[in-house]
Order: sequence, then C-alpha cells, then structure tokens
Amino acid sequence: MHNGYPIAFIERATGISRETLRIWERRYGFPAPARDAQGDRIYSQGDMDRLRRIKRLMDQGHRPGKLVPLGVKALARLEVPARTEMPEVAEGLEDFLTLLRRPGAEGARDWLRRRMAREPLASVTTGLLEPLTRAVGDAWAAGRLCVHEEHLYSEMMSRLLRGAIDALPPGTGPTILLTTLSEERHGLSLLMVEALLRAEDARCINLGVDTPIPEILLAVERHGARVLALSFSRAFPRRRIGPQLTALREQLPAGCQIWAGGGGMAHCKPLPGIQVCHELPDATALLAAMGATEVG
Amino acid sequence: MHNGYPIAFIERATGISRETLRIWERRYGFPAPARDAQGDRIYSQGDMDRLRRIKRLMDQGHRPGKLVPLGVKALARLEVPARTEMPEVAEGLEDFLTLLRRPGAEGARDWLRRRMAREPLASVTTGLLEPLTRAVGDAWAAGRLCVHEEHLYSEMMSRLLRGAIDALPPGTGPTILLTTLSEERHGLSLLMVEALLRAEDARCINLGVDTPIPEILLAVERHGARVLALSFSRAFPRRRIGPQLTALREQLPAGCQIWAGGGGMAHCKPLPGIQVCHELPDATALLAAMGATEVG
DNA sequence: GTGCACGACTGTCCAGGACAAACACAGCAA
DNA sequence: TTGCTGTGTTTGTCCTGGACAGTCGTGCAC
Repeated sequence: MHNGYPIAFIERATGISRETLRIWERRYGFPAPARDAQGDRIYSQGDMDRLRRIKRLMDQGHRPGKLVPLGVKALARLEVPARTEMPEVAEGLEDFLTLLRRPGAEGARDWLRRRMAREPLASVTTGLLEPLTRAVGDAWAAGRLCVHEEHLYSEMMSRLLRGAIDALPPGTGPTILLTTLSEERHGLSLLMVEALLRAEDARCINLGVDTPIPEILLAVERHGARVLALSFSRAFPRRRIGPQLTALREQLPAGCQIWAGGGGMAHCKPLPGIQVCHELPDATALLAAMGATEVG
Repeated sequence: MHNGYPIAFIERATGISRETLRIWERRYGFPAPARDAQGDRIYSQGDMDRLRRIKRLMDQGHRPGKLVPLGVKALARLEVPARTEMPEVAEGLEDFLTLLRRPGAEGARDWLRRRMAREPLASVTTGLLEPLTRAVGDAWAAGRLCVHEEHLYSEMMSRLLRGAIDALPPGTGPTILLTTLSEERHGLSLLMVEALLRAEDARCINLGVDTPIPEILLAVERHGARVLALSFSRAFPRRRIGPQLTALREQLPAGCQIWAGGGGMAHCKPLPGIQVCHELPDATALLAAMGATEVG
C-alpha cells in the first residue's frame, strides 16, 4: 500500500539499520525492494512483515544467515508458540484484551485496579502483572494487538505501578538504583522490579530508561547505592550486553552489586560479579540474601 | 578522554546522524576527527562539546551552514541566555537543584508534593511544574545538570503528574487523544497537557510517546476522539513537522481537531486545520472554545 | 569428552557521488 | 510598504562498492 516504504521507515519499523538492510540485500538477495524513479529503495508490506519476523527470531538467538534466506512459512514454523505456562492468565487474557480494545479502555484500567487493590503489591506483580505484560507482548509480536493498543497498555500499566509504588511508605533498607543502559527504552520491567523491592522495604531510585554508563557510575556514587539493577529487553543488541556489564563491573566499587534481568539476559552466559535475575522473584531472593549476609 | 569517541557514540550523544557528520566534515571541514589504526573516525571531547552546542542552536532555528564554521566562543555568544521570565521559579531553582542533588533526592520529591498539594493541579502545572521543567532543561543544556540528575527529575515528575491525574475523577467532556509522533520521546509535556485538560473535565487518553501515524489514525477512530493533541520537543526534526501534520490532517475526519504544541512548534508556520499551542494554557483555551462552539 | 585453531559470518565503518526538498533572497507588482 | 514569485543555495538523505574486526561454529588433535 501507499506504494511502499522508504528505507528510513523500514529501519524504524523493524529496528534493523539501513546499513544492515543494504548488506543483506547484497549478500543474501533479500530484501530486494523495488526502486522509485530516483533509484531509492521502496520496500513492500510483505518485505516488512518478513523482516519483522526475522528480527523477532534474531532477538530469540537465531542467526541472520539462517533466517534471511527463509520464506515466511519457514519463519513462522520457527516461531516459539506463545507461552501458556500461566493458564489462568492465558484464559483471562482474551477478556482483558477485549476490555482494552473498548473505546476509552476504562474497563481494562478498572479491572487492573481492582485486582491490584485485592492483593499485596508484590504478589499481584509477580502473579498477574508480569505474566500479563508478557502475554500482551506476545500478542503484539504475533500481530494480534495493534501498536496503539500496546502503547495504551504500557502507559496504563506504568501509571498504575507508579501510583502503587508511591503509595508505599519510603523504604529504609539498602539503596538500589534502577535503570536501563543507552538505547534500551523498555521501562516496564524496571517498574515491576521496583515494586517488588519497595515492598521488601528497599530504598529504590529509578532513573528510568536510557542512561549512559558514565552517568550510572556517577549516580551510584551520588546516592550511595548498594545495588545497581539493570533491565535488558529481548530487543537489546546481545553482543553489547557482556562488554557493557563487564565495563560496569570494573568501574563500580566492589561494595556495589550488579543485578541484571529481563528477556535479553535469557541466553546470556554467566559473568563474574553479576547476579542474573531470570525471573522477577529472583530480585526478591537477592535482596533477602543481602540482608542475610549483613546479619550473619 | 578514553582516546576519544567513535562515530556511533557521537551520533547518539549529539542526535546528529553519521551521514550528516561525515558530510559536514566534507563540506565545512568540521568536525575533523582523528583516525584510529583502521581509519575509523575518533572524535575528541572538544568536538563533542562543539557539536552539542551546534545542535542546540539548530534546534532554536539557526542553520547549520552558519554555525558549523563558528568556534566555540562565537557559538557561546549566540546562545540565548536561560529564560528568567519566571523570577520566582528562577530563584527557587537553585534551591530545588540542591535538593535534587542530595542522595536519594527525597527532599526534592517532598517539596514538589507539598507544592502540588497546596494548589489546584491546573495552576500548579502552569505556574510551577512547566517553568520548572523548562528551567531544568535549560540547566541541563547549559551543562549545569548531569544526565542522571535530569533523568531522576523526569522520572520523579512524571510519577507525580500521573499520580495527580489518576486522583482526578474520570472526565465526562470531549475525548482527547494525546501522544507524540515516531522518534519523539519526550512525554513530560504530554502529561502536563493531560493534567490541564483533565482538570477541565475532558476525557483524556494518553498513548505515551513514539506512535506512528497509521496507529494514531486507528486510535482516534477506536476511541472516537474529538481532538488529537501532539507534542513536539525542540529536538524533533523540524522539516518533518509540517508534512506529518498535513498528512494527519488529510487522513483524519474533519470532526477531529488537531492541537500541536511544545518547543518544536515555536518557529513553525501556521498550517491549515492545525491549532498551535504556543503556551501550555492555550490548550485550556482551545478546550473552552470547543465547549462554546458546541453550546452556541 | 576437551581444548584449540581455523574459517565463515556479520555488522559497522569508509569514500565520494547524486538529487530533491527546504530555504533565503532578490526582483517585481499592487 | 506589503505581498508574491522565481532563482540559486543549502542541506539531509540516499546510492554503490569495498574493507575489516569481532563473534561464532565447526572440525581436528589430544
């Protein structure tokens, strides 16, 4: 439609850089976009769909050389089916999505509010909000949810979480600095970790997303943080995780722990001096371990 | 330091694309970075400072051809001194920054909370939060504030605003959809507009930042929005504002108004069918005008 | 099975050329 | 003076094709 998309649009929509797009074309013959009168690349809707699938699979650990030559069908066969490990969430998901799609979406917000009022923050976060967010992300990735619906969900959820966190009394435990590295713009899991830790009486300082490493070092020093908690989404370039964490570890004082979590850490090798949170509750466990060490 | 920065780092740190950096070097002879053993560009700290000044002045409407050949001193002379139009804010600013710099920064949050509790949301937003945010932005641009301090401020402010907005009863007036276009990631002013409009009983749906145009169209239709409110920061590429707004205007139903505001709209020509909010209270006026039209 | 070396893979960088859209400005008409 | 229009300049983005370093996987020797 619209006669197709220019390369800059594809770069933004897929997260694959222009240079990579051009070199794939040169090396693998895909994508092979049409050209406009001036010789500029014009990608089709089909190109974009296929590229998005490829990117998604790359985020899960596949290598481009294997994926790019594959057709849409072969790609679809590789896709991991959405996790159904949380049956209660899975069955509630469709109802929730229906509420979210209503004009105004107030029903979805009210439903979440009621659920959050009914249970302690920590348990509702691990038991409902985190699996729900993952399910919404999967639905979006599978094309069952529009971008604007996902945006609305994110905004709604981050509002509710921040409200719930601010309603807690200020923490008195160890100070924990939360943020993401440069180019990582997914902050929801950061908020969920903060909710868990604040519920355990930690003192949390959330810098939001996209903080460069030198600034993180300054902030840790400024606030006397005992822990630096970082979140990596699946879309974060994997090759950069190791080096960046190592650089941080070298430059941070030994008295400051580093906790790393999020989907991007799933396929990551263990690194010296870095605690990995594969699941959300791991953060609570790490905090408890800190307290135990201190007492002992 | 660290032997200098590669081009990808400079691109992120200054917001100037690689291609532009290279073409400036070719055309104007600046920046003229050193090269590493492999021939890759290595920019100095001085290059980065000068490029940031240039970018800042470009965001204010200057053209590159005039700026790039200038030295740091000449650039500094061009800089508009920080606005002092709000003397009460200006004098309070230093105290606030001192609070913000304390470990934990709880003093800053408590101060803001007290001020917000003392006054109605609308007046505290226009009278304090907006000028304060602008002052913080200026302080950051002038290098008087670290990135991590600015991040903490943004997170704190957006938390307080969202909390205050959620505390209001749900609106019953016209539905207003708030968001920013793709690549625009500054959402604070969106929250401030939402606060003002919700205080006037509008029904607000905030999609957050970075929503592509087709998705905006879908969302307007879905929620039956009467108004689409967009915010553009000064860093938003100016050349794109006009075409994007025009495209939206053409594709949106005539019954849906478009309001555009933020620092990026300052130097923008008037466009047919687009209401420009130069100041925050303009949004309130536009809402009032809507009500009047309806009644009349 | 374990470790190492080699080779393939992959993204990012380089140079230099081209063009269209935006802009500034001069010249002219009202 | 004001407003418009045409022309030349400015500016960012796109193009091609080449090169290289770091990562990853494979296969061989032990």
